[in-house]
Amino acid sequence: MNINLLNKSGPCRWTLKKNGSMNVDAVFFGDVNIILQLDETTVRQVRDVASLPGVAGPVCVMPDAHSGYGFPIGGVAAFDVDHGVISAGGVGFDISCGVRTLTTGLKRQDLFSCDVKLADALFKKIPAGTGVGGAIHLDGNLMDEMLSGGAAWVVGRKMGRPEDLGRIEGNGRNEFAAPSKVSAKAKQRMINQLGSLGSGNHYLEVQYVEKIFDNEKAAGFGVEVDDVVVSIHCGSRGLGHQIAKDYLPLMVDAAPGFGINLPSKDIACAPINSQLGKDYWGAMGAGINCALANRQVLTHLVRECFAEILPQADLKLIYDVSHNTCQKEKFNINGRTKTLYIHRKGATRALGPGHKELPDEFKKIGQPVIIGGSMGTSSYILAGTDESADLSFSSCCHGAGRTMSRIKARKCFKGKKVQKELGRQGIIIRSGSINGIAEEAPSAYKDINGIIKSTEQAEISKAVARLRPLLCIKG
DNA sequence: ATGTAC
Repeated sequence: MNINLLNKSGPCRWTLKKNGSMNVDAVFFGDVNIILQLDETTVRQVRDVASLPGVAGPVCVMPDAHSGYGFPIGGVAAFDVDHGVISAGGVGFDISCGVRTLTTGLKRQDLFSCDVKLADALFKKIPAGTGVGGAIHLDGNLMDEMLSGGAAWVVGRKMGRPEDLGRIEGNGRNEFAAPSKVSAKAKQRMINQLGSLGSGNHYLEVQYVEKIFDNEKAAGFGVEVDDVVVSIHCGSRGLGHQIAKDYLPLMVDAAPGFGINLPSKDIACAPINSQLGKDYWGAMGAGINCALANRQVLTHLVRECFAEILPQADLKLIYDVSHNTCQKEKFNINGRTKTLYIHRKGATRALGPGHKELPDEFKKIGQPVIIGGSMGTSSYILAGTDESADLSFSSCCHGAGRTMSRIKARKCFKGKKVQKELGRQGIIIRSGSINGIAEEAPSAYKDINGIIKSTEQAEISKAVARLRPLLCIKG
């Protein structure tokens, strides 16, 4: 974008003053290169979001931002509880897509003699790929129980440990979920998908801790150099997708009746206090629970797999955090505490130290913020900062962000070659889709290290540990 | 992201 339109408001922080139809400013986070590379569609989408009714405080744009459906991916927008809107496009199609990371109690050397065996066992055990069903069949009341109970329901069915729940955003359950607001079609699509990875950039990785940036916080999160960890990145599968598909046109059609002049039809939103807004809020909550339950079932499968191959392993959850949600949170605006609906689309909640929602063990150090890299590149564990509450509604980036479309990546790279090259780097890839590997080639993504650097310089999170992949299971 | 088109 044209950097001359922006005022530098701090390190890696740039303000676009409200103009035209915008109701609030927008703040872009990133170094000069990141800002210059932002395309016009993304900037237009940021303006569109800033033009919506009841938008409170600046629209925030993360260093990994790119254009999305209506809202930009990497966008954070807060809406006033009384006058604001909730947007299906502001949450996205993959409701509550997110990442969780577990420690294993193992060191990198423990895998030297059994890495291929572990990769094959995980690939056999973890359902992955488009349309691939999961481990659980949700008939009778089980679907609605899962949609109400999230990861807590899964743990109640003996697929997980009670202590897992304190390490999940919202204690593993969205309390506002309303399964009755989810269509029969959405539920039908999910009936055999719980406990499956899906495709695209979703993955399960066994990684090791390559570098520690903050010893005290790393100790608090339970990680040291050379520790083996497991990360799971996936979402709400067909259910979340269908919820978005169901509600987007309803919101577009209803907008004129609410007196909302949509800047783009893709942005689709409804007043928070309208029946449609409330219905979406309940359906989205059910979608959140579905994603939390999905990651919990997958965790159970991973634990079973390790128990077979490396029985000395003990898989403990560090944290599970989503990056496609809308959540009701309290923030200080102009000296007053306000309840806001925070949309984070491709942005991660990053609560600073002392926040009351954090488990006691994280109160001093801040929330673990798990940032998944692309296949074959680094992932990061960050910690939330105090500053982010005022700067970005306690949010930061979510990943690397693509530099080219999937179609272009398929033309540029050959899956087999990518797999071979990663193999030379000591990374074992297992996937049912050779085209999928080409689409996810590391060169199709931005440099994650640069994004983390900007995130840190902007003070919206602090780096704690860098993870390198050893094995990767992809859809 | 997605029963990669209804």
